[in-house]
Amino acid sequence: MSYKPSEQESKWKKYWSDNKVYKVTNDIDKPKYYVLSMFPYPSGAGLHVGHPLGYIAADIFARWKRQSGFNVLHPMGYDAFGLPAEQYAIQKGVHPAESTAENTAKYRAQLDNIGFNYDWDRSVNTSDPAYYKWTQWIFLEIYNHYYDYKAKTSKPISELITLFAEDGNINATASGSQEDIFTAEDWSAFSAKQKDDILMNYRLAYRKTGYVNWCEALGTVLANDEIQNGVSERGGHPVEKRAMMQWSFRTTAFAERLLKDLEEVEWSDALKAMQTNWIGKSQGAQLFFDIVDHDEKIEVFTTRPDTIYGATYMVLAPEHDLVSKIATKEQKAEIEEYLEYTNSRSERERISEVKEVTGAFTGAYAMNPISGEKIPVWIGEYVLKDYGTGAIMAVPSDDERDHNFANKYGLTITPVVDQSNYPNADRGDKVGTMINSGFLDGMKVKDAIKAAITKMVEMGIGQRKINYKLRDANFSRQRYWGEPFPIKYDNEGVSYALDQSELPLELPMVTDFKPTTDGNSPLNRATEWVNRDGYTMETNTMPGYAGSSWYFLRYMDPNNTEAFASKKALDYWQDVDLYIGGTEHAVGHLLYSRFVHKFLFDKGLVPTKEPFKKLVNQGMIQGVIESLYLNKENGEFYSEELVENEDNFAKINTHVDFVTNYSTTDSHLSSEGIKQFMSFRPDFMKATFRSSKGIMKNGVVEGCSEEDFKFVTVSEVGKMSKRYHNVVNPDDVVVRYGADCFRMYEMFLGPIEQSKPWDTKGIDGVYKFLKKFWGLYDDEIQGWLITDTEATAEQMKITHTCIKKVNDDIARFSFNTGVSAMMICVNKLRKLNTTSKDALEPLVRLIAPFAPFVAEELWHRLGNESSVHHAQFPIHEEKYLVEASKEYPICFNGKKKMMLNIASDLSQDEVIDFVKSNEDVKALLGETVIRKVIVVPGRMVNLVV
RNA sequence: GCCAAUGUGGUGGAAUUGGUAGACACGACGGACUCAAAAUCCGUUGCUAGCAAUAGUGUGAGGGUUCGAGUCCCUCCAUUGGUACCA
Repeated sequence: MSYKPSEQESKWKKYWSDNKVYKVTNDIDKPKYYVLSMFPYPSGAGLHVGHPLGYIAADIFARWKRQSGFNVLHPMGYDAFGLPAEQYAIQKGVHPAESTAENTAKYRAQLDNIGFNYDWDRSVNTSDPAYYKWTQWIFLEIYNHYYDYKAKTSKPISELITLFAEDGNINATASGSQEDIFTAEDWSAFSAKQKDDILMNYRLAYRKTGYVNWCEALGTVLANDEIQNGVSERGGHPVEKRAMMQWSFRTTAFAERLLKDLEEVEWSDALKAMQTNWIGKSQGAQLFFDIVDHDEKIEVFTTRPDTIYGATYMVLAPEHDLVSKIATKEQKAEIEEYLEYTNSRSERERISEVKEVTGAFTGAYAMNPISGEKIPVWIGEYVLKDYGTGAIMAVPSDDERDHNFANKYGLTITPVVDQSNYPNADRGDKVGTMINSGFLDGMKVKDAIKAAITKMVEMGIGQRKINYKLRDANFSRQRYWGEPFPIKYDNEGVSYALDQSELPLELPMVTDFKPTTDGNSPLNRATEWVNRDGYTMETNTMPGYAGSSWYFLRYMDPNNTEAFASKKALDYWQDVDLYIGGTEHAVGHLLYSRFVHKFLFDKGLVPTKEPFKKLVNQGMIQGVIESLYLNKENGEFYSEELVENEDNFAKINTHVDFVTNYSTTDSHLSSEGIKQFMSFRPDFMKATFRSSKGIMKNGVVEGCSEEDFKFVTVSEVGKMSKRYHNVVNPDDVVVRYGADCFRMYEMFLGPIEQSKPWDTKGIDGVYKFLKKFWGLYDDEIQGWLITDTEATAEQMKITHTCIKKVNDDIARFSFNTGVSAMMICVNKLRKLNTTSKDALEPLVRLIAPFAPFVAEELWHRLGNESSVHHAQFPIHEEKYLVEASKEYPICFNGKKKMMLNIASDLSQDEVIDFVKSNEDVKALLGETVIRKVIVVPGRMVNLVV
């Protein structure tokens, strides 16, 4: 019979499910292997063709490991809390719980369609109270601990309280932001609120003032991502910074361990570099500057204490606490105006602006503690509140941005490093000789850094310090659809943890998901839930990464009601051996997971320091984003060919379904497409669409016929996402070609790490391959072909070459070349009319991880009773691969000139003699003399002439 | 701006450790089968010149190291991801 994927696939899907073929037990006899794909956020758009790329790779790897004798854990679940569900609720009035349930069901069906070997009995959902009970439990554990930087471990906060009662905080070795020293007497005299505030300065999960992007018009907090050019992406409303009490994780306490333990994991150098740079360790000095006529000091961190004599002014972050205190009467108006400006700027805008720096003078002066000079104190947006101390000593001679700033505002620039011996050095490079710098004059920069710190310590104005770019992770969201904090407050505002017996603290039902008018979280609307027993509940919710920071542990023991996972399960499964997911999570998710995991390790709750041993980043399958140019001045749409200066235009995204010749250079909207666009974006119902062909207004075309009208759209490669309306559903591909073909095609597209735009151009080739593969075993006319005849040496060599290559390729995650090796093998065996079972049977087991359905069908037809997915994966036998001779390229100076057949058993010298004495080589050489011969065994021969 | 990745035929890509550039596939072209089409099968296909053998050239651009560079180093350009409340 012929290859019929649709019939065979539904049959085996049922068989696998009925027979629990993919059931995983905590089986201690076999070696374990844990393969994990980053779980998806179930968005309303459904799973798109980009998601399965990494899932298929993980699935193939997991199947290969199981067939190779491992007990493989390969689970899947849903990261189900998040912003999109909430926005959908605001727009459409559907409760997030409802839309999330719908979406997860849809995802499940789509995943099942692709034939993954998940044990669904182990699935998790972060928005399920049975799951988030443990997210809340972990939060409380973190809340109830502090970090002892001397012992380098997390310890119960109760121990710190005991210490305070006995000894105050003078000898505490706890990481934190507590600045004032207090005694045991002070401690016992403090009110409950004061004690709570002090403990917050030490807890690993704590509250502090943070800034959010508040959009008054939309009545909500916005992510940086939702802001474009300083206004909200939706509607273009103004956005301002607003201070609010925010929960944070004290990730900075773990900075050194997060950095150092990267050495232990098998991640790509690129990914480690990203994490390393994110943590951003730098060594330097902490310095204090006196302010003229004020008691306060300005604390700065600098990596260049050697340049202290060049510090001719200071810059504070606009949000710095001292700004309002030190600004003079004369400068107040200017400062306020400037603050208004920075308040409207996103952090990203503030950092990326390098050429055009801005600032304002506070009117106050500080004293340079070394040179003794009086220097002006400015504020400037390029200094960030959360980085370092939120203040810098500006050295315009040796820092690019300081230099631009000083030039713009006419501030003094004193050169302190002579770089004339280093013509290629940039401003700020740590090379050169100190000048104009008192006791540092004549020193090399590196020596001057050390000497300056020594001096500063002596003078008592500063000390050596290590600074991290890493900030404590903001853990609060003024949103509805997230885990509630298991925290309550009394009337004094003192925080209390809920008792474990009160967990899970379930999210209350509300119908309005917007924050209340004062900007407080939507949970404030659930007044009964908020006020209980004289206490007020915390109404912020946890961020998206709360649930995803530990889900990999829950899969080990997903239904445990006594613990997040049993010790037995944790001891068996240990950690994730292979983690596959996108680079977009390179810092966020991976860093938070590592933080939580390390905390649990400190508590002895997990057996390993790091959660993910090996990590592979799959590339993104991108979509093409199609948009229309909108003239900002007259509000009319312009076809691409009419646009000369892009700056005058905004890009309005359109659904790709309306676009003719989508994703080509000729992508455009026809008059019909424009009509679809107008009903898709009713706010543009009355808009005018100009193109070189004609004008379309109110749905009527002028200047040409309706058929001729053509409005060219802008095509850009980018994320495949609902927000860009360019999602391609894998189901459509599976219906047409089958899951096996879809799986192999996604693998065949290219290297797993590489991003590429989705297109189906080559899928026919993979489909043809599967038909040919099937045709080796079963022919439409001749029927079943497999015989017991002995395979020829040539046939066995082909099969075993392929087995070797596929094993190698899976092991190094090169799935595309694995598929191509199988194609080569099938083409060759077909040419030889191979029917021998010896040569063909191993190939069924070989293809099983890639094409599980067709493999299962053929496996059973070959007379096997159990599933091919538990059959031994083939291993090549060396005896079939030996070759007597090989074609060698003969190169002159590295350029290939001819081929020579050389016996494999010749020594290097024999090869040289053989080549030199060859008549064709002599003829090619003519008069030229061979100076040297290089033989690369198995590769090539190079004659240097 | 900063951090990271990527750039090879008309297209997706291969070349695993510095050793035959373009495997495998798509597309295109030519042919077989057919009344015809689809499907299938066979052949050609980096570019330039040539009837051809062949020669030259060729891995984003420019330089360098090497017997030999897609691969290593330097500078630059373009694209993509991240940039702390999208997940």
